[in-house]
Amino acid sequence: MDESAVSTAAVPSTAERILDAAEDLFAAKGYSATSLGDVADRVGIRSPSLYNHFKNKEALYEAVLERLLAEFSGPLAELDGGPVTNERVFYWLEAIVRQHHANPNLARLLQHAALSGGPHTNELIDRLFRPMFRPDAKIEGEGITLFENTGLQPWAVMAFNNLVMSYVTMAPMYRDLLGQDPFSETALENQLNLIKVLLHAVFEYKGDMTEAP
Amino acid sequence: MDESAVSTAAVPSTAERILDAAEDLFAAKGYSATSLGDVADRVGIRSPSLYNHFKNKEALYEAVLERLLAEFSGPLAELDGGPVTNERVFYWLEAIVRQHHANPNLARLLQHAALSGGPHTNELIDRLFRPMFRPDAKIEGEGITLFENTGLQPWAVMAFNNLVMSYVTMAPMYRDLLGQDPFSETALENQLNLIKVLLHAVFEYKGDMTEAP
DNA sequence: ATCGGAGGCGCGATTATTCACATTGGTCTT
DNA sequence: AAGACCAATGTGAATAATCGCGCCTCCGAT
Repeated sequence: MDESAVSTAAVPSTAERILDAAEDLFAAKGYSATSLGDVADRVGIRSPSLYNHFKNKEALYEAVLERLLAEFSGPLAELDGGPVTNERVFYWLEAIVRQHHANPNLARLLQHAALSGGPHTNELIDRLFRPMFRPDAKIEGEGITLFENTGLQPWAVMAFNNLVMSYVTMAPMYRDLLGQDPFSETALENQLNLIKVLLHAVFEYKGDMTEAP
Repeated sequence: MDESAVSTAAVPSTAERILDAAEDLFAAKGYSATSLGDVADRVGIRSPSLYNHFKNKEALYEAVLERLLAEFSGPLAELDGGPVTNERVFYWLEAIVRQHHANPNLARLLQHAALSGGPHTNELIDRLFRPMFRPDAKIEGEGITLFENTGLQPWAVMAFNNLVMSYVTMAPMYRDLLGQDPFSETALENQLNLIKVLLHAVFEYKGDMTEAP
């Protein structure tokens, strides 16, 4: 009765293969610049056959988004509860970075959505980022009154998020410039080290930032 | 002979108005998703008339790029020569941030190019960023052996650049979340403060970063 | 009168989408 | 076991819209 008695990893269904292809293409070219013909070509079928699995282009896009959101929901929600310490924030960031490293498509898709809109953009943003800005999720360590009393905290969260996501979306630009594959294992370690340094530096920062520029 | 004897800001020529419209649209939707019909509509003419001013779509795109590069070449090249101190780096970053704030289109266009390619992408990247990674442009202050002896320095440059550019490209996402216009004057001050803090923090950071995660 | 610049028209390619149809696999009936 | 049935899934052809782009005409300012 099993699809395969040898391996537990079943052969992907056509719908899944369509999702895989569509995810890559939507992430690379955005919603409107992606043609269903391209998607079908990658799967190895004709474009009308796509309509046996998805109602239309927009429904396919929604399905891609849904799968990506589910994939990233775990690490993103992992900071709920407990004290927000330097260490915990870093491990949280590390998990997110590794997730984006393993699948860069969400960041790319999100960047396209932020730039050009596209269907369900507002809902997408809400579901991903609203939890990060809930008032009860404030960073309240010991040394870091830094952001709180200056109103910078949400912007700091935004900055670190940008740091992580733009590493993915800008990566192609740096492949040549840095002479290294941004998605290699050593590059990942480099990025993690850098984030760690920035985070430690910010957590330990005691300087005055009220002086006028 | 002058276009206007009354005001030094002459009424923009049709070619310039086409460039303005095309810049906005290319920046918002990317190269292939932008139609010449949309451009013509914004200008208020029919799309065939565009060909009286530009050879084809690609030439129009090149012209947009050229104008943007010229607009940003000033601040970007301003760090050449002299010691690279904390203060100088910050004022350099501040100039760039203000430039992107005044015209966000270059960052958006660059992000599209990084994600989807498009004509002349490699040349574009080279002309903008190659100078930032010239070996003679190393950051060699006093306190900051931080990046040099760990090989992180180019990645740090990349990170701060990402910070600046993704503020622009991700801005639409944060408009709702933060309840503030990211391009307002106070938001600009916020971003500058945050960058200042990060930069100071990194410059003053004396921690150990050789420990294994 | 000349000529740059705008519009009208239309070709060929590509797009998303629909439809009629062929083929498959499995299930139910006999 | 054999044949009838059906749902799932593929195909090619066709449609309407939109795209980039070239050709030609005409108008208005110099």
